[in-house]
Amino acid sequence: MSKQIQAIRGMNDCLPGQSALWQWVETQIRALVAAYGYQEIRTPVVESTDLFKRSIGEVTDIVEKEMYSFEDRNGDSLTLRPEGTASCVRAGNEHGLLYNQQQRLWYIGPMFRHERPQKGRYRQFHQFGVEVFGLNGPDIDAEIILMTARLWKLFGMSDKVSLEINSLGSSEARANYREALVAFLLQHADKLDEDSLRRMETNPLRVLDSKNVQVQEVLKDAPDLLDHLDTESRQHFDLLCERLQQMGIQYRVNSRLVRGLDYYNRTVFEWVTDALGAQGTVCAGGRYDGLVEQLGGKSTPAVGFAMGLERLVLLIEALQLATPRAAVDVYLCPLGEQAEVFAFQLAESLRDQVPHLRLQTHCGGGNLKKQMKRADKSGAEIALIVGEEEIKQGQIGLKYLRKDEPQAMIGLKDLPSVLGQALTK
RNA sequence: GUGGGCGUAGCUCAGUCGGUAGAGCCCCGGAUUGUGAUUCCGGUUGUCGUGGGUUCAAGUCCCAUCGUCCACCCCA
Repeated sequence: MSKQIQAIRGMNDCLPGQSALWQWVETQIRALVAAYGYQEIRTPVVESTDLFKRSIGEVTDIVEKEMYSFEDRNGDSLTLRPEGTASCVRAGNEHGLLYNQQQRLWYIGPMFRHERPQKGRYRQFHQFGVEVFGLNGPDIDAEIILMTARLWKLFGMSDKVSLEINSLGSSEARANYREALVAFLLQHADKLDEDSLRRMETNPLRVLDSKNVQVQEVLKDAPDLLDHLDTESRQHFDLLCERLQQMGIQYRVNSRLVRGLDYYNRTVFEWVTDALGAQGTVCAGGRYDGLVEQLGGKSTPAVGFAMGLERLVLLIEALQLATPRAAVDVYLCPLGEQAEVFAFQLAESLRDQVPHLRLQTHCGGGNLKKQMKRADKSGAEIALIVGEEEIKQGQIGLKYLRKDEPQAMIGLKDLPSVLGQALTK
Protein backbone atom coordinates (compact mmCIF):
# COMPACT_ATOMS: atom_id res chain seq x y z
CA MET A 1 0.00 0.00 0.00
CA SER A 2 1.35 3.43 -0.91
CA LYS A 3 1.66 6.22 1.61
CA GLN A 4 -1.60 7.95 2.45
CA ILE A 5 -1.94 11.64 1.81
CA GLN A 6 -3.44 13.53 4.74
CA ALA A 7 -5.42 16.73 4.87
CA ILE A 8 -3.37 19.89 5.35
CA ARG A 9 -2.69 20.71 8.99
CA GLY A 10 -5.42 22.84 10.48
CA MET A 11 -7.83 22.13 7.62
CA ASN A 12 -10.61 19.77 8.59
CA ASP A 13 -13.00 17.50 6.77
CA CYS A 14 -16.61 17.96 7.71
CA LEU A 15 -17.74 14.33 7.86
CA PRO A 16 -21.26 12.90 7.45
CA GLY A 17 -21.67 12.71 11.20
CA GLN A 18 -21.21 16.47 11.47
CA SER A 19 -22.60 17.88 8.26
CA ALA A 20 -26.20 17.75 9.46
CA LEU A 21 -25.34 20.01 12.39
CA TRP A 22 -23.50 22.43 10.11
CA GLN A 23 -26.47 22.50 7.75
CA TRP A 24 -28.78 23.21 10.65
CA VAL A 25 -26.56 26.10 11.82
CA GLU A 26 -26.46 27.52 8.30
CA THR A 27 -30.24 27.22 8.01
CA GLN A 28 -30.70 29.25 11.21
CA ILE A 29 -28.29 31.87 9.92
CA ARG A 30 -30.13 32.21 6.61
CA ALA A 31 -33.41 32.55 8.46
CA LEU A 32 -31.87 35.24 10.66
CA VAL A 33 -30.54 37.45 7.89
CA ALA A 34 -33.78 37.02 5.95
CA ALA A 35 -35.72 38.22 8.98
CA TYR A 36 -33.78 41.50 8.89
CA GLY A 37 -33.89 41.93 5.14
CA TYR A 38 -30.15 41.58 4.58
CA GLN A 39 -28.77 40.48 1.21
CA GLU A 40 -26.05 37.94 0.59
CA ILE A 41 -22.79 38.87 -1.08
CA ARG A 42 -20.41 36.23 -2.40
CA THR A 43 -16.84 37.23 -3.11
CA PRO A 44 -13.83 35.19 -4.28
CA VAL A 45 -11.73 33.26 -1.81
CA VAL A 46 -8.58 34.69 -3.40
CA GLU A 47 -7.82 38.40 -3.51
CA SER A 48 -4.90 40.65 -4.27
CA THR A 49 -2.47 40.58 -1.33
CA ASP A 50 -2.48 44.38 -1.19
CA LEU A 51 -6.16 44.43 -0.29
CA PHE A 52 -5.46 42.85 3.09
CA LYS A 53 -2.26 44.78 3.68
CA ARG A 54 -4.13 48.04 3.21
CA SER A 55 -7.19 47.11 5.26
CA ILE A 56 -6.12 44.89 8.15
CA GLY A 57 -2.89 46.78 8.82
CA GLU A 58 0.70 46.11 7.78
CA VAL A 59 1.98 45.39 11.26
CA THR A 60 -0.74 43.04 12.45
CA ASP A 61 0.12 39.37 12.98
CA ILE A 62 -2.42 38.40 10.35
CA VAL A 63 -0.62 40.29 7.61
CA GLU A 64 2.92 39.79 8.90
CA LYS A 65 2.93 36.04 9.38
CA GLU A 66 -0.45 34.40 8.98
CA MET A 67 -1.53 34.95 5.39
CA TYR A 68 -1.55 32.23 2.78
CA SER A 69 0.08 34.27 0.04
CA PHE A 70 1.49 32.99 -3.23
CA GLU A 71 2.52 34.20 -6.61
CA ASP A 72 0.13 33.83 -9.49
CA ARG A 73 1.54 32.58 -12.79
CA ASN A 74 1.86 36.15 -14.01
CA GLY A 75 3.78 37.24 -10.94
CA ASP A 76 0.97 38.96 -9.00
CA SER A 77 0.87 38.34 -5.27
CA LEU A 78 -2.42 36.72 -4.31
CA THR A 79 -3.76 35.75 -0.87
CA LEU A 80 -6.36 33.35 0.46
CA ARG A 81 -8.65 35.69 2.37
CA PRO A 82 -7.98 35.81 6.13
CA GLU A 83 -11.28 37.63 6.80
CA GLY A 84 -14.35 38.85 4.99
CA THR A 85 -14.69 42.59 5.50
CA ALA A 86 -11.96 43.73 3.12
CA SER A 87 -13.45 41.73 0.25
CA CYS A 88 -16.91 43.17 0.87
CA VAL A 89 -15.57 46.71 0.77
CA ARG A 90 -13.54 45.95 -2.33
CA ALA A 91 -16.56 44.47 -4.12
CA GLY A 92 -18.81 47.30 -2.96
CA ASN A 93 -16.42 49.92 -4.29
CA GLU A 94 -15.78 48.04 -7.50
CA HIS A 95 -19.47 47.76 -8.36
CA GLY A 96 -20.64 51.12 -7.12
CA LEU A 97 -22.72 49.63 -4.31
CA LEU A 98 -21.59 52.01 -1.60
CA TYR A 99 -21.47 55.64 -2.75
CA ASN A 100 -24.54 57.52 -1.52
CA GLN A 101 -26.28 54.24 -0.82
CA GLN A 102 -27.25 52.03 2.06
CA GLN A 103 -26.36 48.36 1.95
CA ARG A 104 -27.07 45.68 4.50
CA LEU A 105 -25.06 42.66 3.46
CA TRP A 106 -24.07 39.27 4.81
CA TYR A 107 -21.67 36.54 3.78
CA ILE A 108 -20.62 33.08 4.83
CA GLY A 109 -17.60 31.07 3.81
CA PRO A 110 -14.08 29.79 4.47
CA MET A 111 -11.22 32.01 5.66
CA PHE A 112 -7.53 31.11 5.96
CA ARG A 113 -4.90 31.97 8.51
CA HIS A 114 -1.60 30.19 8.98
CA GLU A 115 -1.71 29.91 12.79
CA ARG A 116 -0.88 27.03 15.07
CA PRO A 117 -4.14 25.07 15.33
CA GLN A 118 -5.81 24.60 18.69
CA LYS A 119 -9.29 24.22 20.09
CA GLY A 120 -11.61 26.54 18.18
CA ARG A 121 -8.87 27.77 15.90
CA TYR A 122 -8.01 26.28 12.52
CA ARG A 123 -6.11 27.28 9.41
CA GLN A 124 -9.19 26.99 7.28
CA PHE A 125 -12.15 28.18 9.29
CA HIS A 126 -15.56 29.54 8.46
CA GLN A 127 -17.14 32.84 9.22
CA PHE A 128 -20.61 34.23 8.99
CA GLY A 129 -20.49 38.00 8.81
CA VAL A 130 -22.64 41.07 8.34
CA GLU A 131 -21.53 44.40 6.87
CA VAL A 132 -23.66 47.53 6.73
CA PHE A 133 -22.66 50.54 4.63
CA GLY A 134 -23.94 54.09 4.49
CA LEU A 135 -25.39 54.33 7.99
CA ASN A 136 -23.52 56.20 10.70
CA GLY A 137 -25.90 56.25 13.67
CA PRO A 138 -25.89 54.11 16.79
CA ASP A 139 -29.25 52.67 15.74
CA ILE A 140 -27.66 50.40 13.13
CA ASP A 141 -24.96 49.37 15.62
CA ALA A 142 -27.77 48.32 17.92
CA GLU A 143 -29.55 46.49 15.10
CA ILE A 144 -26.66 44.22 14.27
CA ILE A 145 -26.09 43.47 17.94
CA LEU A 146 -29.78 42.60 18.27
CA MET A 147 -29.33 40.35 15.29
CA THR A 148 -26.58 38.39 16.99
CA ALA A 149 -28.61 38.19 20.19
CA ARG A 150 -31.49 36.72 18.20
CA LEU A 151 -29.19 34.11 16.76
CA TRP A 152 -28.16 32.95 20.24
CA LYS A 153 -31.85 32.68 21.02
CA LEU A 154 -32.44 30.57 17.91
CA PHE A 155 -29.67 28.27 19.09
CA GLY A 156 -30.98 28.25 22.65
CA MET A 157 -27.69 29.47 24.07
CA SER A 158 -28.46 33.01 25.19
CA ASP A 159 -27.35 32.29 28.74
CA LYS A 160 -24.00 30.88 27.61
CA VAL A 161 -22.65 34.01 25.92
CA SER A 162 -22.20 37.54 27.17
CA LEU A 163 -21.77 40.84 25.41
CA GLU A 164 -18.91 43.26 25.95
CA ILE A 165 -18.87 46.66 24.28
CA ASN A 166 -16.58 49.62 24.07
CA SER A 167 -15.89 52.67 21.94
CA LEU A 168 -12.52 53.46 20.38
CA GLY A 169 -13.65 56.97 19.44
CA SER A 170 -12.64 58.87 16.33
CA SER A 171 -9.27 58.18 14.79
CA GLU A 172 -7.99 61.46 16.33
CA ALA A 173 -9.28 60.55 19.79
CA ARG A 174 -7.77 57.13 19.41
CA ALA A 175 -4.43 58.66 18.44
CA ASN A 176 -4.54 61.00 21.47
CA TYR A 177 -5.33 58.16 23.79
CA ARG A 178 -2.61 56.09 22.23
CA GLU A 179 -0.09 58.80 23.11
CA ALA A 180 -1.33 59.05 26.67
CA LEU A 181 -1.23 55.29 27.08
CA VAL A 182 2.29 54.94 25.69
CA ALA A 183 3.46 57.70 28.05
CA PHE A 184 1.94 55.79 30.97
CA LEU A 185 3.38 52.45 29.85
CA LEU A 186 6.85 53.90 29.46
CA GLN A 187 6.72 55.03 33.10
CA HIS A 188 5.99 51.44 34.13
CA ALA A 189 8.08 49.67 31.52
CA ASP A 190 10.00 47.77 34.21
CA LYS A 191 6.83 45.94 35.24
CA LEU A 192 5.74 44.95 31.75
CA ASP A 193 6.40 41.56 30.24
CA GLU A 194 8.10 40.94 26.93
CA ASP A 195 4.86 40.66 24.96
CA SER A 196 3.52 43.93 26.31
CA LEU A 197 6.75 45.77 25.55
CA ARG A 198 6.59 44.51 21.99
CA ARG A 199 2.94 45.50 21.66
CA MET A 200 3.73 48.93 23.06
CA GLU A 201 5.80 49.44 19.93
CA THR A 202 3.47 47.84 17.39
CA ASN A 203 -0.06 48.30 18.70
CA PRO A 204 -0.16 49.90 22.18
CA LEU A 205 -3.92 49.50 22.66
CA ARG A 206 -3.48 45.76 22.59
CA VAL A 207 -1.47 45.90 25.79
CA LEU A 208 -4.83 46.56 27.43
CA ASP A 209 -6.08 42.99 26.97
CA SER A 210 -2.88 41.30 28.08
CA LYS A 211 -3.52 38.06 29.96
CA ASN A 212 -0.58 38.66 32.26
CA VAL A 213 -1.88 39.38 35.78
CA GLN A 214 1.04 41.59 36.70
CA VAL A 215 0.47 43.68 33.59
CA GLN A 216 -3.22 43.90 34.40
CA GLU A 217 -2.27 45.14 37.87
CA VAL A 218 -0.23 47.96 36.33
CA LEU A 219 -3.08 48.82 33.98
CA LYS A 220 -5.44 49.56 36.87
CA ASP A 221 -4.01 53.06 37.01
CA ALA A 222 -3.70 53.48 33.25
CA PRO A 223 -5.59 56.24 31.47
CA ASP A 224 -9.07 55.10 30.45
CA LEU A 225 -10.02 54.93 26.80
CA LEU A 226 -13.55 56.14 27.48
CA ASP A 227 -12.21 59.33 29.13
CA HIS A 228 -10.49 60.26 25.89
CA LEU A 229 -13.48 59.97 23.60
CA ASP A 230 -14.40 62.93 21.39
CA THR A 231 -17.87 64.29 22.17
CA GLU A 232 -19.51 62.88 19.08
CA SER A 233 -18.20 59.39 19.74
CA ARG A 234 -19.22 59.71 23.38
CA GLN A 235 -22.74 60.62 22.35
CA HIS A 236 -22.83 57.80 19.80
CA PHE A 237 -21.75 55.33 22.45
CA ASP A 238 -24.24 56.61 25.03
CA LEU A 239 -27.08 56.31 22.55
CA LEU A 240 -26.03 52.77 21.67
CA CYS A 241 -26.01 51.80 25.34
CA GLU A 242 -29.40 53.39 25.79
CA ARG A 243 -30.88 51.50 22.85
CA LEU A 244 -29.47 48.19 24.07
CA GLN A 245 -31.10 48.84 27.43
CA GLN A 246 -34.40 49.71 25.76
CA MET A 247 -34.24 46.43 23.90
CA GLY A 248 -33.40 44.39 26.99
CA ILE A 249 -29.90 43.38 25.86
CA GLN A 250 -27.53 42.75 28.75
CA TYR A 251 -24.02 44.05 28.20
CA ARG A 252 -20.84 45.00 30.02
CA VAL A 253 -18.85 48.08 29.12
CA ASN A 254 -15.24 46.97 28.91
CA SER A 255 -12.94 49.93 28.33
CA ARG A 256 -10.05 47.49 27.83
CA LEU A 257 -11.77 45.93 24.82
CA VAL A 258 -9.85 46.75 21.66
CA ARG A 259 -9.94 44.85 18.42
CA GLY A 260 -6.90 43.54 16.67
CA LEU A 261 -7.62 44.86 13.23
CA ASP A 262 -6.52 48.41 12.44
CA TYR A 263 -9.64 49.58 10.69
CA TYR A 264 -11.99 49.79 13.67
CA ASN A 265 -13.21 53.05 15.19
CA ARG A 266 -16.03 53.99 17.59
CA THR A 267 -18.19 50.99 18.51
CA VAL A 268 -16.50 47.66 19.08
CA PHE A 269 -18.13 44.59 20.62
CA GLU A 270 -17.51 40.94 21.39
CA TRP A 271 -19.67 38.02 22.40
CA VAL A 272 -17.65 35.77 24.69
CA THR A 273 -18.14 32.42 26.37
CA ASP A 274 -16.20 30.46 28.97
CA ALA A 275 -17.20 27.10 27.49
CA LEU A 276 -14.54 26.95 24.77
CA GLY A 277 -11.23 27.00 26.61
CA ALA A 278 -8.85 29.69 25.45
CA GLN A 279 -10.89 30.74 22.44
CA GLY A 280 -13.64 32.63 24.20
CA THR A 281 -14.71 34.98 21.44
CA VAL A 282 -17.57 33.61 19.34
CA CYS A 283 -18.47 36.80 17.56
CA ALA A 284 -16.81 40.17 17.24
CA GLY A 285 -17.38 43.34 15.33
CA GLY A 286 -17.49 47.07 15.26
CA ARG A 287 -17.53 50.22 13.23
CA TYR A 288 -14.98 50.95 10.48
CA ASP A 289 -15.96 54.31 9.08
CA GLY A 290 -12.59 54.98 7.44
CA LEU A 291 -12.03 51.74 5.58
CA VAL A 292 -14.07 52.40 2.46
CA GLU A 293 -12.12 55.56 1.73
CA GLN A 294 -8.87 53.87 2.70
CA LEU A 295 -9.55 51.31 -0.01
CA GLY A 296 -10.18 53.93 -2.66
CA GLY A 297 -13.91 54.59 -2.33
CA LYS A 298 -15.79 57.70 -1.29
CA SER A 299 -15.95 58.13 2.47
CA THR A 300 -18.74 55.84 3.70
CA PRO A 301 -19.61 54.87 7.26
CA ALA A 302 -19.71 51.13 7.91
CA VAL A 303 -20.28 48.65 10.70
CA GLY A 304 -20.26 44.88 10.87
CA PHE A 305 -19.38 41.71 12.71
CA ALA A 306 -17.96 38.27 12.05
CA MET A 307 -18.77 35.01 13.75
CA GLY A 308 -16.53 31.93 13.87
CA LEU A 309 -18.66 28.98 12.85
CA GLU A 310 -16.30 26.30 14.17
CA ARG A 311 -16.53 27.94 17.57
CA LEU A 312 -20.27 28.16 17.27
CA VAL A 313 -20.56 24.48 16.34
CA LEU A 314 -18.15 23.53 19.14
CA LEU A 315 -20.28 25.48 21.58
CA ILE A 316 -23.48 23.87 20.37
CA GLU A 317 -21.88 20.46 20.72
CA ALA A 318 -20.47 21.25 24.15
CA LEU A 319 -23.88 22.36 25.36
CA GLN A 320 -25.58 19.47 23.56
CA LEU A 321 -28.09 21.83 22.06
CA ALA A 322 -28.50 20.04 18.76
CA THR A 323 -30.95 17.25 18.12
CA PRO A 324 -29.38 14.88 15.62
CA ARG A 325 -31.75 13.51 13.06
CA ALA A 326 -31.32 10.50 10.78
CA ALA A 327 -30.94 11.12 7.06
CA VAL A 328 -33.57 8.54 6.10
CA ASP A 329 -37.28 8.26 6.91
CA VAL A 330 -38.17 5.16 4.93
CA TYR A 331 -36.00 2.22 3.85
CA LEU A 332 -37.26 0.13 0.98
CA CYS A 333 -36.28 -3.56 0.84
CA PRO A 334 -36.78 -5.41 -2.45
CA LEU A 335 -36.58 -9.22 -2.51
CA GLY A 336 -35.50 -10.76 -5.77
CA GLU A 337 -34.65 -9.37 -9.20
CA GLN A 338 -38.22 -8.77 -10.30
CA ALA A 339 -38.94 -6.91 -7.09
CA GLU A 340 -35.88 -4.69 -7.54
CA VAL A 341 -37.19 -3.15 -10.73
CA PHE A 342 -40.58 -2.74 -9.13
CA ALA A 343 -39.01 -1.16 -6.04
CA PHE A 344 -37.02 1.35 -8.06
CA GLN A 345 -40.20 2.40 -9.85
CA LEU A 346 -42.14 2.53 -6.59
CA ALA A 347 -39.41 4.63 -4.94
CA GLU A 348 -39.49 7.25 -7.71
CA SER A 349 -43.28 7.34 -7.61
CA LEU A 350 -43.28 7.83 -3.83
CA ARG A 351 -40.72 10.63 -4.08
CA ASP A 352 -43.05 12.29 -6.60
CA GLN A 353 -46.10 11.94 -4.41
CA VAL A 354 -44.93 12.40 -0.82
CA PRO A 355 -43.47 15.85 -0.16
CA HIS A 356 -40.20 15.93 1.80
CA LEU A 357 -40.03 12.14 1.88
CA ARG A 358 -36.49 10.89 2.46
CA LEU A 359 -36.51 7.38 1.08
CA GLN A 360 -33.58 5.07 0.56
CA THR A 361 -33.81 1.94 -1.58
CA HIS A 362 -31.68 -0.99 -0.55
CA CYS A 363 -28.93 -1.75 -3.04
CA GLY A 364 -26.54 -4.64 -3.19
CA GLY A 365 -29.04 -7.50 -2.79
CA GLY A 366 -28.93 -9.99 0.04
CA ASN A 367 -31.59 -11.66 2.11
CA LEU A 368 -34.23 -9.85 4.11
CA LYS A 369 -32.29 -10.22 7.35
CA LYS A 370 -29.40 -8.31 5.86
CA GLN A 371 -31.70 -5.69 4.40
CA MET A 372 -33.52 -5.17 7.70
CA LYS A 373 -30.17 -4.67 9.39
CA ARG A 374 -29.40 -1.96 6.90
CA ALA A 375 -32.83 -0.46 7.43
CA ASP A 376 -32.24 -0.25 11.16
CA LYS A 377 -28.77 1.20 10.73
CA SER A 378 -30.06 3.87 8.37
CA GLY A 379 -32.07 5.31 11.24
CA ALA A 380 -35.31 5.03 9.27
CA GLU A 381 -38.64 5.07 11.05
CA ILE A 382 -40.23 2.71 8.56
CA ALA A 383 -39.12 -0.27 6.51
CA LEU A 384 -41.05 -1.16 3.37
CA ILE A 385 -40.86 -4.74 2.10
CA VAL A 386 -41.53 -5.68 -1.52
CA GLY A 387 -41.29 -9.34 -2.56
CA GLU A 388 -43.04 -11.36 -5.21
CA GLU A 389 -46.00 -12.07 -2.95
CA GLU A 390 -46.53 -8.35 -2.38
CA ILE A 391 -46.33 -7.55 -6.07
CA LYS A 392 -48.93 -10.22 -6.85
CA GLN A 393 -51.28 -8.84 -4.22
CA GLY A 394 -50.62 -5.22 -5.13
CA GLN A 395 -49.63 -4.52 -1.53
CA ILE A 396 -46.51 -3.41 0.34
CA GLY A 397 -45.30 -4.67 3.70
CA LEU A 398 -44.83 -1.79 6.16
CA LYS A 399 -42.99 -2.18 9.42
CA TYR A 400 -42.34 0.47 12.04
CA LEU A 401 -38.79 0.13 13.28
CA ARG A 402 -39.00 2.48 16.25
CA LYS A 403 -42.39 1.79 17.75
CA ASP A 404 -44.38 -1.15 18.88
CA GLU A 405 -47.00 -1.58 16.17
CA PRO A 406 -47.85 -4.69 14.19
CA GLN A 407 -46.52 -5.00 10.68
CA ALA A 408 -49.15 -4.16 8.07
CA MET A 409 -49.89 -4.76 4.41
CA ILE A 410 -50.76 -1.51 2.65
CA GLY A 411 -52.41 -1.21 -0.75
CA LEU A 412 -50.28 0.54 -3.36
CA LYS A 413 -52.79 3.35 -3.73
CA ASP A 414 -52.90 4.05 -0.01
CA LEU A 415 -49.15 4.00 0.50
CA PRO A 416 -48.39 7.69 -0.24
CA SER A 417 -50.97 8.97 2.23
CA VAL A 418 -50.00 6.44 4.89
CA LEU A 419 -46.36 7.49 4.61
CA GLY A 420 -47.27 11.15 4.50
CA GLN A 421 -49.25 10.83 7.72
CA ALA A 422 -46.68 8.67 9.47
CA LEU A 423 -43.95 11.22 8.82
CA THR A 424 -45.80 14.30 10.00
CA LYS A 425 -46.18 12.79 13.46
C1' G B 1 7.16 31.16 16.08
C1' U B 2 7.41 29.03 21.69
C1' G B 3 6.00 25.29 25.51
C1' G B 4 3.64 20.72 27.31
C1' G B 5 0.62 16.01 26.62
C1' C B 6 -0.40 12.01 23.31
C1' G B 7 0.67 8.52 18.70
C1' U B 8 -0.78 0.31 19.54
C1' A B 9 -6.81 -2.98 14.93
C1' G B 10 -11.76 1.08 11.17
C1' C B 11 -13.04 3.51 16.47
C1' U B 12 -12.07 3.87 22.08
C1' C B 13 -8.13 2.11 24.69
C1' A B 14 -5.02 -1.84 27.88
C1' G B 15 -0.11 -3.76 27.37
C1' U B 16 3.56 -5.12 34.40
C1' C B 17 10.73 -5.60 35.21
C1' G B 18 12.75 -5.14 27.90
C1' G B 19 11.19 -11.66 26.62
C1' U B 20 7.50 -13.41 19.93
C1' A B 21 0.63 -8.10 20.34
C1' G B 22 -4.78 -7.81 23.70
C1' A B 23 -10.02 -6.13 25.14
C1' G B 24 -14.54 -3.65 24.03
C1' C B 25 -17.14 -1.50 20.00
C1' C B 26 -17.69 -1.91 14.68
C1' C B 27 -17.82 -5.39 10.66
C1' C B 28 -18.85 -10.57 8.72
C1' G B 29 -21.17 -15.54 9.34
C1' G B 30 -24.52 -18.74 12.11
C1' A B 31 -28.77 -19.87 15.75
C1' U B 32 -33.64 -17.82 12.03
C1' U B 33 -33.76 -20.20 3.34
C1' G B 34 -38.94 -13.48 4.18
C1' U B 35 -37.88 -9.67 9.50
C1' G B 36 -33.83 -5.20 12.20
C1' A B 37 -32.73 -3.47 17.09
C1' U B 38 -32.26 -7.24 22.14
C1' U B 39 -29.77 -12.54 23.30
C1' C B 40 -26.31 -16.63 22.28
C1' C B 41 -22.19 -18.99 19.30
C1' G B 42 -18.14 -18.35 15.87
C1' G B 43 -14.76 -15.29 12.75
C1' U B 44 -11.54 -11.19 10.22
C1' U B 45 -8.98 -7.04 11.56
C1' G B 46 -1.69 -4.65 13.06
C1' U B 47 4.43 -0.90 9.03
C1' C B 48 2.88 -0.71 17.62
C1' G B 49 3.48 7.11 13.46
C1' U B 50 8.50 7.12 10.83
C1' G B 51 13.94 6.70 10.88
C1' G B 52 18.09 5.56 13.64
C1' G B 53 20.59 3.86 18.31
C1' U B 54 21.38 0.57 22.85
C1' U B 55 20.50 -4.85 23.58
C1' C B 56 20.98 -11.87 22.70
C1' A B 57 16.00 -9.55 22.50
C1' A B 58 12.47 -3.02 21.93
C1' G B 59 5.30 -1.50 21.61
C1' U B 60 8.38 -0.83 26.20
C1' C B 61 14.83 2.46 27.04
C1' C B 62 17.65 6.68 24.22
C1' C B 63 17.97 10.27 19.98
C1' A B 64 15.83 12.49 15.82
C1' U B 65 11.66 13.40 12.91
C1' C B 66 6.50 13.69 11.49
C1' G B 67 1.47 13.90 13.02
C1' U B 68 -2.15 15.30 16.60
C1' C B 69 -4.23 17.75 20.91
C1' C B 70 -3.92 21.69 24.49
C1' A B 71 -1.79 26.29 26.00
C1' C B 72 1.20 30.93 24.82
C1' C B 73 1.24 34.51 20.88
C1' C B 74 -2.72 36.16 17.77
C1' C B 75 -7.70 36.02 16.55
C1' A B 76 -13.64 34.52 14.79
